[in-house]
Amino acid sequence: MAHSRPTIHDVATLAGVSKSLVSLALSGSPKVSDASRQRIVDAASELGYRPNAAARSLVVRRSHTIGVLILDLHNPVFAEILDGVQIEVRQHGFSTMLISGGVDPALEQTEIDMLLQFQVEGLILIAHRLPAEVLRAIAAEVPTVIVTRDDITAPTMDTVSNDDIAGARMAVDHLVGLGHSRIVHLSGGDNPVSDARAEGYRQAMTQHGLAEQIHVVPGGLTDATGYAAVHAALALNPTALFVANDVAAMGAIAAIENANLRVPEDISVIGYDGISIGGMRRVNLTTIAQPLADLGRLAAQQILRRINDRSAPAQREQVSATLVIRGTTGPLAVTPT
Amino acid sequence: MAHSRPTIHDVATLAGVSKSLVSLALSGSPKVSDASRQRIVDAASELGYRPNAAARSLVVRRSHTIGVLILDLHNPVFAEILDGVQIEVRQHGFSTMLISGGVDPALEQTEIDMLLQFQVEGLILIAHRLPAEVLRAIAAEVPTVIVTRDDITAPTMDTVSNDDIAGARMAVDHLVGLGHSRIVHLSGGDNPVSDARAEGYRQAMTQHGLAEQIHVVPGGLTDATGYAAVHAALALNPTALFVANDVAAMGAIAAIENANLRVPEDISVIGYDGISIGGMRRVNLTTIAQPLADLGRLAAQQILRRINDRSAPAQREQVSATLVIRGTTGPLAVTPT
DNA sequence: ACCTTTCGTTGGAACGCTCCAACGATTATG
DNA sequence: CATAATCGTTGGAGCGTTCCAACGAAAGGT
Repeated sequence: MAHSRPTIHDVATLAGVSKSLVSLALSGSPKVSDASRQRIVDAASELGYRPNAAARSLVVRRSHTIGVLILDLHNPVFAEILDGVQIEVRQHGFSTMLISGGVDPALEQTEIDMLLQFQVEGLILIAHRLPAEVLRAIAAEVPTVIVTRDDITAPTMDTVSNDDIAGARMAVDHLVGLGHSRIVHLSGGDNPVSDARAEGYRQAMTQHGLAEQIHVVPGGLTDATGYAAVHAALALNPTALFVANDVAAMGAIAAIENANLRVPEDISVIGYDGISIGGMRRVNLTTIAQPLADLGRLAAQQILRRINDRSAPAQREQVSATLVIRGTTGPLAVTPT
Repeated sequence: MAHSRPTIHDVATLAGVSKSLVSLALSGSPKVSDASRQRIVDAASELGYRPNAAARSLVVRRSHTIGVLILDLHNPVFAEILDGVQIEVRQHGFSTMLISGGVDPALEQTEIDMLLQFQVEGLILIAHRLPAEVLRAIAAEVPTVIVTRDDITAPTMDTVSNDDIAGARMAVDHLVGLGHSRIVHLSGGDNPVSDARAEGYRQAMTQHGLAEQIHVVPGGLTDATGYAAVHAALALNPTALFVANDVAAMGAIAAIENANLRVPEDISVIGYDGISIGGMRRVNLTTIAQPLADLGRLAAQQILRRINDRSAPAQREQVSATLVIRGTTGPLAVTPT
């Protein structure tokens, strides 16, 4: 190995001072003479010296790094949440170490373990598939915040999520406001988030006196599952569809158009999430938009708070979603039925 | 601080052995008696012991971590490349530390610096905006591979990219095969990748005897720039558009439809990249697909190779793209002109 | 019986850094 | 002029590991 990295000792000898003084100077201590500081800085840059974070974190017992687990980088929702996280933690001198789960849920645990070995000071889990007891064990060991889910609780675990029930109700309100009553919900399958959205749908329908029109068609959170679920939905002869998330809504729209129906003239479609591609003019999807970057920012704030005070009471923050009206919903057409 | 993490020493005393033996046992050495091994394993799990990666990497001088810089997590292209990277490095016992550049190019350097402080053993840069001299300095210090660009070279720097010129030619060939001749290119702006794609367009047009039909309209790589560039393109009265990437192509299609033209009946559109949302049925975009996961896998292989042999000759790998025909291109309509 | 080998185990050095107590030199205070 | 305070600087301890040389005990060979 021809070149091993220069150490603090190398720059000390080059500058003709002790390693202690180099450490002092490089951390910006005021008690270093200007002459020495200059020599040290020069020596450091001449050698291309870069402090070894492992060695430092060993002694200061802080890594200034927080670990982020993202369920699936492909779903744009998560990338946008991550943005918010990064901006916020960076401002406080922290870095992020990011891992993405992938297909195998078991990998999630392995990867989290790796993060912990790296002495991350906190963990942000953006969606996850961990059993409650594992999650609680992790939260007991290191500050943890869960984003988008709030079904599992622990004394030292914070959550940031959006109020899915309220959001779903907004979606229904919007459709009802356009004159629709035969509103079918394409669910996102069996998970806490989708359950809440379905529940909001039911509540709003009931409130509008449309209880007997409630129809939940089982589906999923992907393009393909949205596409596939449309067949069953159309059998119910709806004028509007509330789909569990944006990606599935895009699949649903394609299926509707394949069936020679027009969106929104024949059927209105509203999604959920507010992913940025929904705003692309080619897609132009009406949706319930979560403030994704805010979600990330809040998560970061919570983790920083808990790093400073590990025994702070558990905080469960909710952000509210907003209706974004684009081109896939429209007034009920007066059709002869 | 009520609880500091248990160290190897804690498990040693609990198991009644020396810390050395704990280290041996936990690394699976065969020279530990079964009795001791069992006591050690029990003690470790009772304490919830987790080795400190910082301390370990200090002494073994290896972090088993490779750093990945992603230009922009929002562009799905990069997430898909990353997938390939993760799968491959994981198989070899490495982890990834991921950072995403964000808006400010200066941040890129800061973040890379942070990665280096963490002693990553290699760096994979998935698109980047670093000046050549900075890049060369980095590559001299740590094994580096550049993905998607291959315009900058250095003796110890590998590249993995797709042959953009060949891909662009395929796009033109496809359109010509459908009968088109008035084919306009919406460029992706001033960057090496876009330049190559424009060059491929010119070459193919010339080869098909359509040199006088060559028209490159300046654009960008985003939805909005694709949308905006269509106006100038339509003035040239084309029957087909080759757009620099998929995202911009989606913007372009929206603009075309807004102008009351149909895709593909009036104008065919082909993109470049093969992002997965292009395959969503709502979008259904014909494109030149890069094997994105392969790109990532190859990058990982190169970095692992160079970690094992830092002085290996620079390798410049190219993968070939494939034409994916979907619904946005079609045969030239026989219209009265 | 002795010497050698093998086995399981151990203390200590080292990795690169920060931080503390303590240093000598200079300057201020009585 | 002696003492005290201040300043810039330094050696050394310690962070949690791994790894090496070396240990005593048991087993093998002669």
